[in-house]
Amino acid sequence: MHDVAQMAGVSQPLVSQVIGGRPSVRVAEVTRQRILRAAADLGYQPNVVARGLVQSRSYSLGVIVPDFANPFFADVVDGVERVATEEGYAVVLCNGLDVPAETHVASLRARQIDGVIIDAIGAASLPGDALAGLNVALIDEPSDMYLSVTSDALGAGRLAAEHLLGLGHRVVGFLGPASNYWAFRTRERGFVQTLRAAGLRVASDHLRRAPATAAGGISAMRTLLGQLTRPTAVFCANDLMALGALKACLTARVRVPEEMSIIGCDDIDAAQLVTPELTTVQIRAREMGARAARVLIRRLQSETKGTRPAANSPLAVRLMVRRTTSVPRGVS
Amino acid sequence: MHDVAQMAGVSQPLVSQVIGGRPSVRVAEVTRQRILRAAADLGYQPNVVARGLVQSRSYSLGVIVPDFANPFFADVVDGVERVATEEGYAVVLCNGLDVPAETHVASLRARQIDGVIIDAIGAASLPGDALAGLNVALIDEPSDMYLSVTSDALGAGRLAAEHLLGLGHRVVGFLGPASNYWAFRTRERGFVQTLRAAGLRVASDHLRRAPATAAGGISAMRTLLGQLTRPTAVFCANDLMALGALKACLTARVRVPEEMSIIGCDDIDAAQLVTPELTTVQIRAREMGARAARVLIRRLQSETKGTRPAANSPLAVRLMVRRTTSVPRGVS
DNA sequence: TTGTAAGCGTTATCAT
DNA sequence: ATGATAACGCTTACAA
Repeated sequence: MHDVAQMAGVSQPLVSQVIGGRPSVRVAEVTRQRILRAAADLGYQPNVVARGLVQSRSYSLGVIVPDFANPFFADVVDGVERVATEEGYAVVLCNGLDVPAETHVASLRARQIDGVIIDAIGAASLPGDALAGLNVALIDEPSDMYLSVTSDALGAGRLAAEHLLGLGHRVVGFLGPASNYWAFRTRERGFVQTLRAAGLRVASDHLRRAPATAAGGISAMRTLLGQLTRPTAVFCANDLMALGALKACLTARVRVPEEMSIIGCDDIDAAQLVTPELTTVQIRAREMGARAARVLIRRLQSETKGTRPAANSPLAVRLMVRRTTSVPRGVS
Repeated sequence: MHDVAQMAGVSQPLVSQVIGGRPSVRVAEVTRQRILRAAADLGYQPNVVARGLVQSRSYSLGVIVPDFANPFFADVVDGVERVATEEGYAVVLCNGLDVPAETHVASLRARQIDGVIIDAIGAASLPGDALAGLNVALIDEPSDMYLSVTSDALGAGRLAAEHLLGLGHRVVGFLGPASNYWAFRTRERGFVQTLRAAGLRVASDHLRRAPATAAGGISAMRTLLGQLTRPTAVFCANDLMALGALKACLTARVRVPEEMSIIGCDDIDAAQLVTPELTTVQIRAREMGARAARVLIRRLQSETKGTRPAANSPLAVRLMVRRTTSVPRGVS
């Protein structure tokens, strides 16, 4: 910048004004052009780090997700990245689990991150002050301390239950993780509540806890199939589990959907790649990420203004009826 | 840091020595303890940005990939992230395509990124000076200017061909993108060369170009199935295409593997979730990412020392025989 | 409209 | 062994 100033024959702060400057264009047009040309000639690139130091901003956002192997989170990150890039923010990625989330937060904080987006980590269970003073947006974890973007998880469970009930199922199961992640618990609640309203419940044998992964789905479904009585349909907490469950059924030569209906949640790409294609409840992962980035950036820009987290209505979900669900065997 | 110094009754630079300090322990043990305690009491967190400003380092790495929707790249990034975190580096993510790669590079450069890892963007086709002066590691793109980590793509194609030949296939097809991405082209080359060595070739009708996505695989396979003569087996440039091809076959009631053998490349998780499970050549994506991060960081630490990119032997690939390949129909 | 001076939180180089 | 002092590249009053 110093060189540019010299070349343009002006002072260095003036260059700063022109280059990074606010629209408070208090610079003669001629000078402005001269500076811009000099900058171009010299191939000058502003140093965002230095700018960040004086402004105490880094123009970057952190994202913390638990598991990249789950395409759902990859999509969330993708959404965040798109919006962030568009708005001039860089995205610093933290993949959870192995490293405790607080460590990630500390690292982001040290880098003067402007804001953090957290998905499925259970921000509530972090040590109280881990997030203190940070601008954070939570995904699928309602909060009155932080910004948050949620999906209609209750509706997702309800939709799944209604779909199964509508097909005539009366003995249904649920496969889900023991996790405290809000979305999983709420999907389950919506599902169970809707069944209850119809006078049904999930027998304890038909409620299997397993990690929300394909492997978890496989093992949960295997257990289920090994039991004396089986449900005619199961709802899985997410698509990975559902895909695993489907796999387990096909491996065990249990026909889907004739002998076992399966419905998942998320609508990841793979849901349409398996045969039969997976019926599922669509959660718009990319859109969730994008929204989170948007509300967070908006907050950053309006700064200390409205401190009240604007209530975002939950993102609508949608039933995608495909081929893994049908009327139960024996019902015409 | 100033506060810590005051609290410990020493000068601020001394605190710097003790906290970020090299093992050049030129500080009295007593003082050292006093400083460390003060830091802990004050909950002091070093400001990496400020440190970066004076050292012209940011302790972060950029990663540029073309498509997050492809689990392969998610895995690569995962590998990078693990190693980077371990070594104290943050990972700044850039998802390609929409935004030209040069824009991403510029943004990373402005943030004083210490190094960049680029996968499948075709770094060679970037404007000459886009990467000038940057520490870069390329994934699956051999280069004598930059560090690079490759897989044995030629071997991957060869393995696929040998497998198919071994099963007795004589009329085989290839589905791949028109892309210039080294890995795709090289897999194709290895495949074709091996066939040629066996006196076979891929008929031009049986060589379908389509995007390396599931949708691409579906449409390519559809075209293939619509033709007068069909191959008895196809090799797909990656698993996403193979999964799409499989889908297209099953949809068209073409039995796999009896009427059509399919072999993919990558071994993404989804390969084991479909039925029948996909035969494929495993490329260790996570390991590639991890390696790239390691060589890049090693370079950063040894600085201007050895400028010669140490030759890394290509990462071995491995044939995963599963259920989408078998002897062609009509062959006992 | 432009230049001057101060300072952001560090590290690095010296004297002391 | 410790502490001034000068950067690092930039923004931001404020003075000219």
